[in-house]
Amino acid sequence: MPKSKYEQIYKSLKKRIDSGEYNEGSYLPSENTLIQIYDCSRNTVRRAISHLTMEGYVQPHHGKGVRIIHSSSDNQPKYDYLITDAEGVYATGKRYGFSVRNKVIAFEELTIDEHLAQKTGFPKGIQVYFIQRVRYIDDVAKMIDTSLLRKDVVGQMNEKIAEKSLFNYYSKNLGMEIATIKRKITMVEATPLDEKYLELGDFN
Amino acid sequence: MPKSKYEQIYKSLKKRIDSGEYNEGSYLPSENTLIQIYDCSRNTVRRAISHLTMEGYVQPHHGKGVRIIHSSSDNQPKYDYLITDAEGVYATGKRYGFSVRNKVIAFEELTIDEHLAQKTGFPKGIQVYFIQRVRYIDDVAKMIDTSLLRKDVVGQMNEKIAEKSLFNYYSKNLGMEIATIKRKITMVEATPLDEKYLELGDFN
DNA sequence: ATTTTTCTCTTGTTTAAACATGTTTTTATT
DNA sequence: AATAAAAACATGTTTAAACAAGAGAAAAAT
Repeated sequence: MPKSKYEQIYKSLKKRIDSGEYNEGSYLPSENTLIQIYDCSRNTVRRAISHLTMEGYVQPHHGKGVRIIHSSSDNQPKYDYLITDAEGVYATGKRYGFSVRNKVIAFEELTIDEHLAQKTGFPKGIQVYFIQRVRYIDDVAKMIDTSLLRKDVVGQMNEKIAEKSLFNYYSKNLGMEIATIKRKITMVEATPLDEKYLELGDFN
Repeated sequence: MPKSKYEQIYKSLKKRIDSGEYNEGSYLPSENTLIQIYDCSRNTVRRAISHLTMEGYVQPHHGKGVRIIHSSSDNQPKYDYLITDAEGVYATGKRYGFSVRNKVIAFEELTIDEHLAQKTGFPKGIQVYFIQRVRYIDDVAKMIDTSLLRKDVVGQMNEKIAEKSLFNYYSKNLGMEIATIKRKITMVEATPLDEKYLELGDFN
């Protein structure tokens, strides 16, 4: 059914990652190996890998290999891991004439435990930045934005940076590394922590 | 400063688009022309174009050319045009254990007038699908989702399709055409139309 | 004049080769 | 043994060439 060869390879690799044949955290077979496996040219392999990279399945590391950063336990599409960060809302606000700003209410480093691994799809044991920001629209808190950022990927950052758009930081300082950000917007059911910051009125 | 040649070309083209030297709606110079302009190989040109495509700046049309779908008047980043559709919320809901569903409250075809061109960045005169969906979370309407979809790009669609995830439709039926969707989430300041459908409680 | 065919221009896919550069292992040197 | 150089292997960039396929214009046939 897939017309092109690179698409076949792309889907094959994706399947192997989803099924757990290729474990998260490990590296894909090298390009030369994949060339032999799929009997094709290097360009074609690289094109397939490029697609996986764009979707946040893998992360190339120059000189080392292509790391798998996708949890097989997570069957959901990966599109909410892509670049859907605050910048979008900023831009939206500017166009529509209301103000948007973020306030960092939590900035911690923590280690993924069993529970978080289940919820986020991150592998247990790795360290992440836990960032929660309140999003104010016209000076009223409207949602809480929770982000988990792999420390091994994003490197150093601090609270001041998080205050501004996360996206700006990543695009400028880390290039294409953005795709490895897994994030989630908890826009309903304020948790106990949330309630302190959200002015939900009779909404909740 | 840009290290690689394809990145230089990418930025050069982007600049020309942003500045209005290349008008939206028109086509980029053909690959062969760009090869001469930038004195490079076809692959390098295509790589630069590929980047622009990913970011929603242009849209390749097989056999015809690469169309510019970026309004020069719009200086905001293009990331909110990418794949940030309902599917993300669906997935979020599944993971967090609350239900999400959409209801289509408006499905019309309309032509972009001056006012809409200003707000959306679409060129005046083109036809678009105007779709509004209420997003219910745990059976309570929480936000209205407004999408404008270029008719010339997305082709045919109907109300039933919109009822489900827009994303599913596009990914299955239109492949990578998704990048041309410009959308906006009006999450605040319910308009008169919105008020009929949103149960905002004392929120509004 | 209308239809059909052909040609040309466009983007899409694939292969091959060369060189650059980052990473690790092995080897040689001290 | 510790250090430095070299080799091997990884991905990154660029070029060249060939063929496929969509779109439209020009030419040929009816």
